[in-house]
Amino acid sequence: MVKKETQKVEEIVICPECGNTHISRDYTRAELVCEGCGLVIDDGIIDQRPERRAFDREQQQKREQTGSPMTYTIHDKGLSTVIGLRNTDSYGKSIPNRNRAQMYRLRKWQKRIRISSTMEKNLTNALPSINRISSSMGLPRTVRETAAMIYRKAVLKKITRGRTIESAAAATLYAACRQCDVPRTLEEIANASNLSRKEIGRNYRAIVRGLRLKMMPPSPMEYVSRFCSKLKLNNDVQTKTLEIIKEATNQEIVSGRSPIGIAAASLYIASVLCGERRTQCEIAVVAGVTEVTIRNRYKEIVKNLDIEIVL
DNA sequence: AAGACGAAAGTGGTTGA
DNA sequence: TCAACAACTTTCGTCTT
Repeated sequence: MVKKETQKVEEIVICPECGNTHISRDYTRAELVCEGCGLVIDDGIIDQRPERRAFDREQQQKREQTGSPMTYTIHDKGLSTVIGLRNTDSYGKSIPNRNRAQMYRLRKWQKRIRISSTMEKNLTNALPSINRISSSMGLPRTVRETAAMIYRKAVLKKITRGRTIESAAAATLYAACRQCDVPRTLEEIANASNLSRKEIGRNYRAIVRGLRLKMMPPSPMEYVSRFCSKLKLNNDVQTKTLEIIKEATNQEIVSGRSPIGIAAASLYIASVLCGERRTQCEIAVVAGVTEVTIRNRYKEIVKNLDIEIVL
């Protein structure tokens, strides 16, 4: 039997960064996060949802809400003890034969624990890196959690071997951004982490392949609101850009091309059409592509969509 | 002088034999 | 595993506003 719980109507919030009205409320972390640009608008919101009361044991188990939220961004710093190889106890007395089997089992488990402790050591370095890069970029916590989870899996599969922790961390963060639909350009992560775009990209591909992550190419639309706000463009231009991208997608001139290039070119066209012109160079800097790419894409789009451009 | 344009050569990744 | 390839970048000279 399904009983619907009534919810209070939530007031509409607009993101100060990109003007987006798609704001998600994460009550377990008390955060108000813009789904468009990933900005954390408020990190102290109050849960206004109805109390979840339970009237019997079954309901209680279902509705249990206590306990701090689980997090992947903190590793366990537990100390581990080592069991020596000699068959003597701590006083140096020989261990009776009948207890040897037990000692053998203990050593076996000790080994297993040690494997996980090298992983913990790795995480001790990596997780602060992930946190540092993502907080300097203002990414929401959900992305960090995802990144930390991916990183753990990558370590277990030994994909991080032979890579620096910093670059592996940056790569998982890039992957996490895309999985959470808050895509950042490789360029942005490169700037925040002092690593080259090439290196992060290489590690990113290795991780995606190694973990068989299913990655969809991001839609050009995902970048528009952020680029617009960086260029101080108003909502009209943003709307126009999205229209152009939609049309371009229908005309199938999008596939195979970099979504960022499409977004940048559409933005350029929209800015000219709306009389809020930005130069190809300005947009190129913000989008992290060259003017040449913008030019090529924009020529194609203008040709295919029959748009008149007057410079 | 700044911005747009386009040619040409180089880079790094994907694909298919 | 390697060569062909498509997309993108870098660089640079020329044209336009």
